[in-house]
Amino acid sequence: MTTPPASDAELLRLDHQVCFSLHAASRAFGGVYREALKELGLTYPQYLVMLVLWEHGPEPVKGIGERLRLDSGTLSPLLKRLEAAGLVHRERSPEDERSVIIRLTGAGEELRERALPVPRRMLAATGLTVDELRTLRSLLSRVTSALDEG
Amino acid sequence: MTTPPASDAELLRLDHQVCFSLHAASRAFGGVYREALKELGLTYPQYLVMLVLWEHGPEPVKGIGERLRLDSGTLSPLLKRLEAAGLVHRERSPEDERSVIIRLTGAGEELRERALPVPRRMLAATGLTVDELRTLRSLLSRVTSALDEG
DNA sequence: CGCTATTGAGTTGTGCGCAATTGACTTGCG
DNA sequence: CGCAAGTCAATTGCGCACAACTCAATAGCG
Repeated sequence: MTTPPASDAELLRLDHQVCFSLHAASRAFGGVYREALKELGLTYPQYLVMLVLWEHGPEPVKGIGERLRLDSGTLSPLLKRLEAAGLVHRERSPEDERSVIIRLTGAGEELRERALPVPRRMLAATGLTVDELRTLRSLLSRVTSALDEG
Repeated sequence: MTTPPASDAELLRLDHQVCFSLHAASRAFGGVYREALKELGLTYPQYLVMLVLWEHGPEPVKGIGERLRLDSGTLSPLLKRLEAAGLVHRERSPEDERSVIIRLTGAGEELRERALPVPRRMLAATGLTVDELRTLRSLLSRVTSALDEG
């Protein structure tokens, strides 16, 4: 594992390639998720919200936003669509009238069963080993943290 | 570098974490690029198109789409905005009237100078070493290739 | 040559992502 | 208590991404 040249020009090129790869990989994942989630009637961001609710139970909009790094401008219409699909229910918090609590409906709970095989399909589609996935996750987390500081 | 547990449940969890990290990292990059490109009046996808033109010269819409993995539904309005900003010019190809050639204007060429410091700023913002960037690029490329096959 | 299939751009409609703003509610300070 | 500052959700406006479609131009086959 040598680290030889790294000329100035190559560095800039490497940066472009990393950013572009990230952009492309993100969209490629989106495409595969689109397929896997089609029969559930969910988009990938909607699936992320459902994962939060399946794992943590009722959660205010702000809590979902913090977990997924999304703001109300994205979540409000998304949650309206999930509500229209009968998967979640929205209610004002009694102790803080500014807050809106998102809660799964029965249909929302039941959808979890049908969503169980999705991660395994994705895992297989990546073509990476477990070690590589761990490395990837670690690098991506560090990049995100670093970028969010600046 | 051991690879111990990897239980069934942990695998599924790992998948979620990788997909989410990818999504989050992609948006984090977008945010930093937004800052870096603001004074140039470009968005990140527009910057990608300009990079293609700066590097390869005049290119048909289809060629840009293949290099960036984008279709006409995304590129047509984006190129219209670049044209409105005076950075590119569009002309029908003489030998194939279906094809539209995108060519940089003088202003488009000149913008290259002002864009030069951008990659270095991004490189610094990631907080990764050159080796880590190479690993990341490699993993992301492989994932994208694998996903695009399925 | 003429007809069909394909290709390349563009348009439309839906949904995500983000900045900026609004408006209701809560907190905190004098 | 009363007012200013802060918080939370929602809305608006713009741009990207993608599917589905339209339309013109070309290629290919009989």
